[in-house]
Amino acid sequence: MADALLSAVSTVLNDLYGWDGPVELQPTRKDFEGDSTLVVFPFLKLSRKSPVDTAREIGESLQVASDLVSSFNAVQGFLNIVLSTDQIQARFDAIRSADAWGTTPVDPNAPAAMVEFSSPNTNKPLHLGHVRNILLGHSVSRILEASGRKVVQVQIVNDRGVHICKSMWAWQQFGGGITPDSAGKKGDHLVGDFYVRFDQEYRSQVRELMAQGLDEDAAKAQAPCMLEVQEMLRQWEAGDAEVRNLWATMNGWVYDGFNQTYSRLGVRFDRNYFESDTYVLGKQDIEEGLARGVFYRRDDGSVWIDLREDGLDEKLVLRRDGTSVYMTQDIGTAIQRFKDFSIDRLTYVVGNEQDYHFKVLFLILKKLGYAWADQLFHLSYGMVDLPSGKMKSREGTVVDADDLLDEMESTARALSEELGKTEGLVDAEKAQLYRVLGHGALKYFILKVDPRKRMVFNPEESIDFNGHTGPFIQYSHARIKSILRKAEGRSTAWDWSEVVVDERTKELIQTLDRFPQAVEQAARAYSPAVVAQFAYDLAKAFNGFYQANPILNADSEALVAFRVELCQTTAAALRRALEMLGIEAPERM
RNA sequence: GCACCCAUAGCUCAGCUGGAUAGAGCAACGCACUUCUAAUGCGUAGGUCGAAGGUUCGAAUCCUUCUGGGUGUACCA
Repeated sequence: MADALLSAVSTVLNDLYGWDGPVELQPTRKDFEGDSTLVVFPFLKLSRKSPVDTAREIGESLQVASDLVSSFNAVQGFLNIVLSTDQIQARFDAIRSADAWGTTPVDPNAPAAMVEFSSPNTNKPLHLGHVRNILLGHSVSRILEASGRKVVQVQIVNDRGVHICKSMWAWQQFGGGITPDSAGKKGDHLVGDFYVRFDQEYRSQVRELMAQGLDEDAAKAQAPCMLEVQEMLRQWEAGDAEVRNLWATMNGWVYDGFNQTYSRLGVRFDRNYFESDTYVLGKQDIEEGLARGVFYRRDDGSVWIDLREDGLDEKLVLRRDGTSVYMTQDIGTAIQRFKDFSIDRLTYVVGNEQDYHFKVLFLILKKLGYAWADQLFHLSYGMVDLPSGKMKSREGTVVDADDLLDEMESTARALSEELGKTEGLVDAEKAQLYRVLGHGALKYFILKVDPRKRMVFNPEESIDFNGHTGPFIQYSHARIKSILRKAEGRSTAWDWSEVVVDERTKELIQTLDRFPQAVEQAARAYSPAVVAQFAYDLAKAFNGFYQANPILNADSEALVAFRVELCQTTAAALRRALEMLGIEAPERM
């Protein structure tokens, strides 16, 4: 891209001042004339001239030395370079002849990048928090692919423990043999209902015990339903057939429900890891680390690592009875994954309440000597809050993922009908359109925000479909497609000599030109927000172009052909960028 | 207590490794559809970038302190 210009500038700086340090160019600000800007302050000491004179001196040499530069202007310490039209033309030639502009073909022989996301518990349905997680994980995976990486998507399912036993217990007590089929309900919701039912029962038992004179802690510890659940967990661990059966059945219901939601969101996993399998992992690794002095054993038999020199604390990795903790499991699972797959990096999409955990985990793996430890990344994201505060499942203030998707779809329908956009579509096409638009709005709404920031979601105010939104970009795409349909059969021949490149056209080409850098930056930072911003910029640049230039009614057939090709290239780029966000681009809307 | 994260327009957010007069969208007001889809475009208005110091030719960006909000600091996961 501007590499040619960059090297020309470097050469000039070297000739003039003997400068051999790094040189950076930035896009010229809108209010100034020019395409690319060099900040000259760093060279003042060498030039021994004023900022303006230095800028002029560099500009003049540059103009002589390179035919990329048509003119320049110097404002204070800024040298604004105007690229020659040849250069703009060369850029568009490169863009249109590329196979899939913006993306790098995946190298099938290189190691893959693994992305872990979603990772739900099996006692309740997915909610808005999971939605942010899932969208981030899916989008980061698509972005890594677009940057040339093979990607392995995994989730770790938290399928064992006291939480699922609570649902199981309540189902036994109150379920009367009900199943998702007989209830006509998604399995994850059904199981979630029993989880809530357990909690009600538990609280009422605690209240009763307290009425009998027990204090709160004692009441909580002695509530019969809790004791039974704990017994159930012991039976599970002992491999009791009946308990295991019920556990497998109810988890199966939940997976069916999850899979429906995943497929609605367009998400899949290459491998599911189950905690009921992975919780035994890690102990061996701890033993080995112990032998090598990475860990130490205390008098009581528990095993620890001392991370105080690294600014962290001491951390337990094996209990005194030799059983493992969360950290143990995560150490073992990470190591296992690098054995299971040919990968060289692993990204965890997990909420920021686990920042410390992952800091410790990565450090331990590094101390254990794994080279890939440097390629572990915690994509830490903030909570999604409601205006009323945190979502609490027990208080029923969670925004359910399926409900949310339903609502987005019906909002999309209301809007489409109001705008009269549904004429000539059959019902199936309409439903598909509402789905694509509703989901597009939701996905963009979530992904455009820096993951680190906590975000507020107000269910009362529906998510926007105008402005800086998914549907805005989808609309730009659909409008182009409409033009392209009408352009069918027209001549596609054009030559640069027959074409005018006005400001808007130039801006559109320059925006397209940024696509690969945007993808690269997004991949480097694991940040869908970068791609989201780019897609918006591109749609905006197109709309400006569209507004200023007639396409099918342009002055000459050659100009029509050129603009149609520019449209085509833009639509393809928009589609690809949206794809990286997990958003579909409709042909019409 | 200690550690980490966040704070930019009324609201929701951009601002990459320090660069020019801090940008979008929503909401408000005004303009533009007999012309390729107005879910659009153009304009007006809106800012002590939480506060105070510091480094620098130059700071929303880097450093220090403080304030406010969040999270973590379990032989839970």
